[in-house]
Amino acid sequence: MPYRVGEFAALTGVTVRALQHYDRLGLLTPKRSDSGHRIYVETDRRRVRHILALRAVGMSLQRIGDLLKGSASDLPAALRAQRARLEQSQTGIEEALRILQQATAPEGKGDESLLDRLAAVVEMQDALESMRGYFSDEAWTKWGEPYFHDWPSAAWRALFRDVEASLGVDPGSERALELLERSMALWHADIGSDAALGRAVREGYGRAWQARDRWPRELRRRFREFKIDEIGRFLGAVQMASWRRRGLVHTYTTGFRSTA
Amino acid sequence: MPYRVGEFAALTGVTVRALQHYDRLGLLTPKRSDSGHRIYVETDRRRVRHILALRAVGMSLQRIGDLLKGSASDLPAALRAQRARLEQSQTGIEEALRILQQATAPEGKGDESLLDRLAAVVEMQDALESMRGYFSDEAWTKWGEPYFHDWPSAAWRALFRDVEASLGVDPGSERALELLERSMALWHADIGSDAALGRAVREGYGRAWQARDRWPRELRRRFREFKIDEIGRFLGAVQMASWRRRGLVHTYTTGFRSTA
DNA sequence: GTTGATCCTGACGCAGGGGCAGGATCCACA
DNA sequence: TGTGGATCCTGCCCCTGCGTCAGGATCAAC
Repeated sequence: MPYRVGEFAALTGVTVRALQHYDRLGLLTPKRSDSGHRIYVETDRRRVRHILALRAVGMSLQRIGDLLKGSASDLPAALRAQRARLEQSQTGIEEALRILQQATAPEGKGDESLLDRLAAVVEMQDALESMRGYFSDEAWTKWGEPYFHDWPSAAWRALFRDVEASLGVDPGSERALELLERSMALWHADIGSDAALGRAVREGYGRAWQARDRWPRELRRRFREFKIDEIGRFLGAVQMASWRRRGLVHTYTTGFRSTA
Repeated sequence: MPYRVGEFAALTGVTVRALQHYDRLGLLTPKRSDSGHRIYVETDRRRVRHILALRAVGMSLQRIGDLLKGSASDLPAALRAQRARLEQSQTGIEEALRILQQATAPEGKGDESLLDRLAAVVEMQDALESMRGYFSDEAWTKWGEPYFHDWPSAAWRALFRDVEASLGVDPGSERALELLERSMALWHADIGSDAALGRAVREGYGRAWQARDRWPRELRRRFREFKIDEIGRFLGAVQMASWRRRGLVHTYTTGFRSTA
């Protein structure tokens, strides 16, 4: 029982134009009559059901063609890959929804327009996304994301301000030591007692800091608020002075590298 | 401080080609130098941040243009609409993932190929989707979806077969009454004692049945397995005979309409 | 033979740009 | 003042998955 395109289209629920399209792409090439009209037969129905099935899970016609033309031996792999693609676009949509939710949250609407709020949230998400690459997955979920989300926290911010005000102070002084101890207390409050996590976070931070000239603008802007380089150098010197006083290091070049 | 396209592109993270595209679409039309080169100024940065923000939540450049050109008074509405669109495509992706999951589930792989399994699942989902429109939301979630998913259940299937075998029997006979009571027991097992739900389900089923010639093929194929019309008419006649025997109705035309 | 329905191919359009080509400009240096 | 390399301009074709004509050929029935 041969069908002409119109019949076959009505039969399968596909439009005539789509069938012609599949023909041109080589997805489904029916026989032709002497005058060139397409002639679909019973086996083509199974073929079109396969095409529709793969299309329904979001596969491109290109890949569908490759799958149906070649052997179907790697079909399971193709389906797994398709699942991965779908999950990826799913997280993309979820992120867009989070952005919308955050931007339209009713808090603090007064000082800037909705568009500016939205832009700020988007740039923040970009910044977070680009930072994630520098950290191990565990370090990021346990520390990076909640930490960077509104970096720096009020406590760190206060500490940075105080350190900046004391940059000229002797690293061996009482005041300097106090600042160092405040920073270590904050670090412990963030990380807890997990030594491996602390190491992972430090490594991630190091990698991120190395690449700080490739950061997105929003992130650079945030870090420009404080003289992070000098703060890090100062706290490093204080640490060093403390170690030396306790006889743990002997020269300036042993066991210590500036954070910058 | 005016910028040329290259600078501005580097500054904003947008490609030169995209900036030219936005210009042509009227999204961001910078000034031009005498020779025709684009000259971006400080205020254009805010504009491009707005464009990127709206694009990041998936809005089309067309709508972005309409929003930025007209007043921003309906921006909240546009964002709500965008959220709805995102949620819609989210459910689409979720459905595709469900399809993939069902088709690649390890059960019963032997009798048909993976592609045929996938096609069957897709067609089933289409059928369910088209049925949902006939039912109220509550009736669908509480009854329609679990019921149609593998319609008919084994118990109904057995009942239908038995009714078909007894279509010639006297509607007032013992055997006919037994079949009617089985059907009412099954109905109660499905619906429970919620009278409003039962009414909603009956209405939805009625609407669906009215439009049964527009059903997708898969659904029609399933229903063709039994002579639903005659089964419904027969059970209706049995019900009627039972009522008449108990003196609840007096004529053939009172208070009863065939299900068909 | 005619006529209305169906079918063919090819071109253009959609969104959001990427890539390339051919030509014009700009900027610094000699 | 010239010149060379970097930058910029426009326009065209490419991608996906078809929809939508347009102009012409073919089919099926009377």
